Amino acid sequence: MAVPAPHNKAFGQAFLSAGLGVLAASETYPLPMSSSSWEPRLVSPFPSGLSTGSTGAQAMGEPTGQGPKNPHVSSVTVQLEMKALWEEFNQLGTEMIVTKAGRRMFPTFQVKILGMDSLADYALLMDFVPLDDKRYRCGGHRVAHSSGDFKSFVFTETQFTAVTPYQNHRITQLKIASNPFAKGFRESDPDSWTASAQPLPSVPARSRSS
Amino acid sequence: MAVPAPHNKAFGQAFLSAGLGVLAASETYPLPMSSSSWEPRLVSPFPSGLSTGSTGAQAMGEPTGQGPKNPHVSSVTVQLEMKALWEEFNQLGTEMIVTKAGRRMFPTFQVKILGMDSLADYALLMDFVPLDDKRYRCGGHRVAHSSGDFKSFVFTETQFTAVTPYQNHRITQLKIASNPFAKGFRESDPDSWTASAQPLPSVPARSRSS
DNA sequence: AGTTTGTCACCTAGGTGGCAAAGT
DNA sequence: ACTTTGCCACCTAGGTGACAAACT
Repeated sequence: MAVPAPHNKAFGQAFLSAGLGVLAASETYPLPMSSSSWEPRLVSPFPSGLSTGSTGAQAMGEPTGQGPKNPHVSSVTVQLEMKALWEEFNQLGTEMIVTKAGRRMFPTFQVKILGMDSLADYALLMDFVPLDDKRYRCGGHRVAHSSGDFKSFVFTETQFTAVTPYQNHRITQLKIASNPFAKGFRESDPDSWTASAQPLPSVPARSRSS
Repeated sequence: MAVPAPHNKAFGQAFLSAGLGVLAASETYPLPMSSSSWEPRLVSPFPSGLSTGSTGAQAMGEPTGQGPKNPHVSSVTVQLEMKALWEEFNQLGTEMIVTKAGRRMFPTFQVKILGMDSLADYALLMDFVPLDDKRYRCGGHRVAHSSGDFKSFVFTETQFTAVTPYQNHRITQLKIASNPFAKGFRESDPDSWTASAQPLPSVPARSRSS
């Protein structure tokens, strides 16, 4: 499904995947028990590279590594919300725009956490896993924990490429079609974008103030 | 400046004052060094009573109690932002609406913190001090600290009465005049509200959808 | 007697992609 | 070659007080 890059513009790249960790800890994070969403802002410079690697992580809900020994943690399961939408993007090759001021992700990384003990305290961590072996400028400060009280989940459907302008017009159209904030751009036929790289039909500059 | 209560409605009352504490602690709260604002939501039931007491706390920026021994804390000064606006409200008797879902304060409790050591870690606390001796249902869980590492500031200008509907129309008009979110109500002459308790000039039900 | 809920018009705040121009 | 900035129209989200009705 190779689509020609419509603009001859930026191509800063980095295939990443969003992951979630759960561990028992001494600190309390008041969170809704049913569903939680993270809205990290994607800030440039973002870890970038050019290779198109892919993780070997298991599919949704499957923890990496051996099971934790702490029963409060071992019983926890995490489900990705909007899984169908994530997969739809992933089939086209999800792109996320990064800006200096920071940019929301869309789709949003939102999960449902099941199997928690309502009397226990948990700590939740969310991070980005670089899919290539390029330098990861943002971090390396992973918290060290005993293997018994930690359980992490990787969702390969959420992998994406960090870009400045969009590269694939079908991604743009899918964002416009599925993101409520981009409703204002829902007019033209989505199919007219898949083959050609023509500029927009020159919307005739609607009434401006003054 | 006694103004008759225009509605014969609620009068759930409680005179409070917002305060700010600063203490050196082991935890880091990433905050802008220059100015910070708190947006606690005022939730009913709110500590209520009927007496119109007043605190004996010092004016703005003056810490209560003896000075702390920790130099990182003793050098700290706190300034109330929008002091003139707070005083304007306070002269009329500030009212804050409380609702079950929680309601923003206006004016916002916003302060500028000066004299912090950029290398040290601080913890900031903000709470409400009841001005009457009625039961304070929300709390009593004040953190105990050694007297040396704590410094608290009380701003008497920020005292207010918790209400469900507004009691003083001049407060309502001042909120409308000064809160950007209430711009939609800026039309009528403010002075026409000070004396009478007449209902609104019956805005003739502007065009409704359907 | 007081609170809660709902609806209303109007506003702020800020998230969308597009585009052109300037910056690096 | 790529990033940043600024502007645009259009949208979501939610903060305002007013008011009426229902609730407790």
